[in-house]
Amino acid sequence: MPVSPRRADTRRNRERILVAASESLKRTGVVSYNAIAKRAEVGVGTVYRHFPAPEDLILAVYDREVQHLVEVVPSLLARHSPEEAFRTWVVGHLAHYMMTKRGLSAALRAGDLPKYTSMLDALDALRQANVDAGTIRPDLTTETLMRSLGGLFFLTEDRWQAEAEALVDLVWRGVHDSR
Amino acid sequence: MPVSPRRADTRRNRERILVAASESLKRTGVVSYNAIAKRAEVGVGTVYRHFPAPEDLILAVYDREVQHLVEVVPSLLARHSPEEAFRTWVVGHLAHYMMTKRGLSAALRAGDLPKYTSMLDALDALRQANVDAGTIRPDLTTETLMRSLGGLFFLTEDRWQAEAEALVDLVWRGVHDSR
Amino acid sequence: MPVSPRRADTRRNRERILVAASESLKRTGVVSYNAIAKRAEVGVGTVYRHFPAPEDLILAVYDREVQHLVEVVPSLLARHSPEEAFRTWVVGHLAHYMMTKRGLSAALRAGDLPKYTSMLDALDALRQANVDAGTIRPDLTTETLMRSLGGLFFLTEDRWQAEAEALVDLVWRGVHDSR
Amino acid sequence: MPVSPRRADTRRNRERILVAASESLKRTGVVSYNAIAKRAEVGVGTVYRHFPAPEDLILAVYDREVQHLVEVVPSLLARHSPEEAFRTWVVGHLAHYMMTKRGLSAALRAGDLPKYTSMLDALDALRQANVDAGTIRPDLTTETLMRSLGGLFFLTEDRWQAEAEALVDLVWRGVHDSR
DNA sequence: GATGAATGAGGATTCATTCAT
DNA sequence: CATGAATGAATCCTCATTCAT
Repeated sequence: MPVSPRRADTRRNRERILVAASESLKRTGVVSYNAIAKRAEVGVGTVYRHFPAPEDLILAVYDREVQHLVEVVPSLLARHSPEEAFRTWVVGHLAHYMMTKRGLSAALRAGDLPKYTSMLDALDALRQANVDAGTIRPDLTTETLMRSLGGLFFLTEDRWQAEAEALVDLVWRGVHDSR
Repeated sequence: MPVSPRRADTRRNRERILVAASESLKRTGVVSYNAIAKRAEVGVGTVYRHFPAPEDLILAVYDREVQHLVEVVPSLLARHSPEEAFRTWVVGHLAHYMMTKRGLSAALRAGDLPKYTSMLDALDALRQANVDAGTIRPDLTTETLMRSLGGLFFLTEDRWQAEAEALVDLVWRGVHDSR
Repeated sequence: MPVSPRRADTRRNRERILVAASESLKRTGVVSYNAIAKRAEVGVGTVYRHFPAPEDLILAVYDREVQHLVEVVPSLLARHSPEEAFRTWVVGHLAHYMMTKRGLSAALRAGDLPKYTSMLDALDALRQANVDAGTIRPDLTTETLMRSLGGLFFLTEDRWQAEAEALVDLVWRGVHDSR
Repeated sequence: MPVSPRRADTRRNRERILVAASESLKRTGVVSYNAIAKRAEVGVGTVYRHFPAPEDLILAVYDREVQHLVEVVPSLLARHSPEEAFRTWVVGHLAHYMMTKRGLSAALRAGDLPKYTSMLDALDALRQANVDAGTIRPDLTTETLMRSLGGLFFLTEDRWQAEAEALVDLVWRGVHDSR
């Protein structure tokens, strides 16, 4: 890389690295510091400076990617019934996310799912709205609900939509308050 | 015509390799031909002869490990009600299996879940028994059912039993035939 | 005219760097500008400003560490006979120094021993006192004497004292003026 | 590297690696697996196979290089008086060896000198011959004697011969049996 | 003067894969 | 069939060094 302003775009670098890492993860399910550095057009050392451990990098990517999932919730709740909001979120957003982020899931060494707090927060908001509306049983951990959706990681490339709908149907019956 | 000693050796080798690979997978979630060869006290070439591609090896390990899961089903169905058989299988056998085989799941690059045909067969037997008994809705793919249990991969080390039970409760409500 | 705070900071920095470098050297036998900067809580650039080349840094550390070795000589000569002063200095001070500064010796790429002028000065003072007292032969380079003690770098961790004494006995016989 | 007989020259490889390592050590005082592999025209992996740890490599080089030092002793004792044999060995062989093997000494983390058993054996043969001849005191460890020669590592490039002679003079007086 | 971000060369180490024996 | 030596690409990571602020 030839001469170029350095200090100026430290933040820019962070972003470039995250983008590169995200694509690597999507594509290969694996993060190689060297590969990321190359793709981000940055020295390896820079990647290390920003993200000393692979975990740091993966979690940063996760946070960045999951952002949208979290942000979309309020608008869904505003425009749909609680049930519709839940179904739409799962099928229209979460499913697609998990489909394409399989790499992420593997990289994050399964079992850390509960740590995905922002995603859990999003799901919890939907759950609560439904509990308030009397459409989801009040006894039910958000974690359990999340886990019932864990199968979304194993969707098929070409039929994912139908599969996600089938799963959400099953889950909805499982959580629906039928009093 | 006696079995040639050659052949005996060969079979023994295959077994040793599978054992070694299985432990590697359990421990590190990764399989290295070289490491497996060393652990199995076999030349690398031998591993290649038996399992030309990594996938072959992983699937063979999987088959070997899943065997028990499949074999236990008939006895469960014989000794329990269909519902009990299902719950017991999931919590008592499948959950533990998925808990400890996370490495396997990662290695098998998610999305291959449907290929786990023998496991699907086992689950299907349980499903069918419940459909016959009128306890599970007849409309319901085995795949969908399997997917609803996908969260078992994300069980917590120390509370896995309670978590598995919570999940199976949710799922049971979701699949139960309440006509 | 008060000392400018700038200047005070600068001196402080130099000292912090030397302390950090000294510990690095003692521990790992290696000096990394980056590591030293971090340990000294100083920017890398600052280390470079003070010590442009690694050699500068190492020699500065050496000088700092060897100080005590030099300073102790007069008092030894004042309180002991020349022979005793020599033996005590070698066994009680030099040996311990070389024991613990092996890192330094390696870093200073052997062959630079003659450059250790302040140490040579110290040794020379002892030699001269003995020559004056007629206890050491007058023909004898300080360098040669120093070299005869070079084995102190190879003392054993747990028996160093006995070993140093055995060496100094040998050397004393070798330099003693037995006319 | 193009096609070439493999298995055939495993031993040849070992030799090439040792030669390369020896030169690296001589030149830079450092052993880099990569550099050695390149110089030996061998894959890095091959170097690792032959010498799993750097220590293994260094010791092998040492053994190889020290061979001559050991082998020459009998002939020296046959052709010279014990005293002459000792002096010749030290000045004519050991000094030159230590001069050029400084890298080795640093690499072998000082303090391991006593491990150089074959060199100690050589020195011991010379010592014993002198003891038998009544020219060296019988009380005197070979280790101590070795240590008194430790300064040979710090010889000057251009005056090494004179320096070595001065040292051996000093040492000889120190060990000579003057009864 | 001080700081610390960025760079990238370089050294360690592992592994898939081939192939002579 | 089995063995295991050899290869070298690929990863990891650390550092020396520069230079914008």
